[in-house]
Amino acid sequence: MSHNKLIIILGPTASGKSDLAIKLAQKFNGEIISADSRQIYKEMNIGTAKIIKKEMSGVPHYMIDIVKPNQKFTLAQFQKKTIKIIKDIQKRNKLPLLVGGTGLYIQSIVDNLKIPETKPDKKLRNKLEKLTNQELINKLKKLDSKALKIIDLKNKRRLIRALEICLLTKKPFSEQRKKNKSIFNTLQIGIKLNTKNLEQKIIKRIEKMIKNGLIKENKKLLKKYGDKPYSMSGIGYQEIISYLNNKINLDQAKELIKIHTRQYAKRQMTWFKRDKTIKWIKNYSEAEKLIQLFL
RNA sequence: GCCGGGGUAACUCAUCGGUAGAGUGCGAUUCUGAAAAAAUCGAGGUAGUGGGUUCGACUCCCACCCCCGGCA
Repeated sequence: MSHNKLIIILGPTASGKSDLAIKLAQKFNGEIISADSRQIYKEMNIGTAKIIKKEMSGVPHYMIDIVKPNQKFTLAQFQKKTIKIIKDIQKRNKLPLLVGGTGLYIQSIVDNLKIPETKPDKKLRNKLEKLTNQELINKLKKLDSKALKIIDLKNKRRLIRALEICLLTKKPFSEQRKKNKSIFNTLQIGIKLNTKNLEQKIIKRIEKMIKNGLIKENKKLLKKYGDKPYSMSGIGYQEIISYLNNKINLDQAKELIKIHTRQYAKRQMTWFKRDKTIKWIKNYSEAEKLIQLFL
């Protein structure tokens, strides 16, 4: 059966995506691709709630442990690699399941985003960082006045990226940000939990992380990479680092992890809410039915 | 009991004669090579209690209650 079907399993952090995905993969002869911007990093296992070998139950997993914590990783890299992997899985007549909580990463696959062909240029960014938003807007106006209408003019990061694209490609930013034709036939399944339920899962997960050695993992990473790498800013790392630096006590660190995780989950839901094609489910059997219909 | 510091938004604190602001949290939103990031908007306060001075008090005065530190 030659096909280009792709199943997406998404939802907020701690909602049980991995468990569901494993079961579905076993049922439908599937393989799993992670869409998680933090599980990309090697050696960051406990804090990112990365699945362990044993839990994979023999189901192949991809896009986990891709780069070292002190290396950069970006959306475009994710997109390129992931598309290749999905195609390969399909070629072998298996069902690809893209599973994760990083909305933009998922969208880059589902909508086949055409990402402007310019790598981040750190030097240029640092230079532009020193300017005010108004100065950046003035510059951008000269290079690409249309861009002013499509980006958030109060968001410096967006202004800088738009300028970076104009300057390095010599073409207007506003003409480079598009959606290509979809590659895959997708079914998006979202796990929906009520707030209370999710909150409890989050608390449980944090306790488990501490028990499983989150502090030790942080110490190891700190020793090896320091606290500068971007990867060390993730939830479960920045807070424990503050604790290890005696800025806060362990209870405060745990409380902060809880708050940050809850906020993150909410942001994820805000993102997913916009996509009306997502089918929201409450349990495994609903997911199974949807997939059966889809295939 | 005495001396000092304090009681202002859910929390930590600004304001100190013309009825209050910030950061954090909370709610909503945006999102194309940093996305566990970044940005925007919003809801929250009869200023410990009671009295007095004043045209006017969160701000000055008095009493009381509570918290923190020191002395006893």
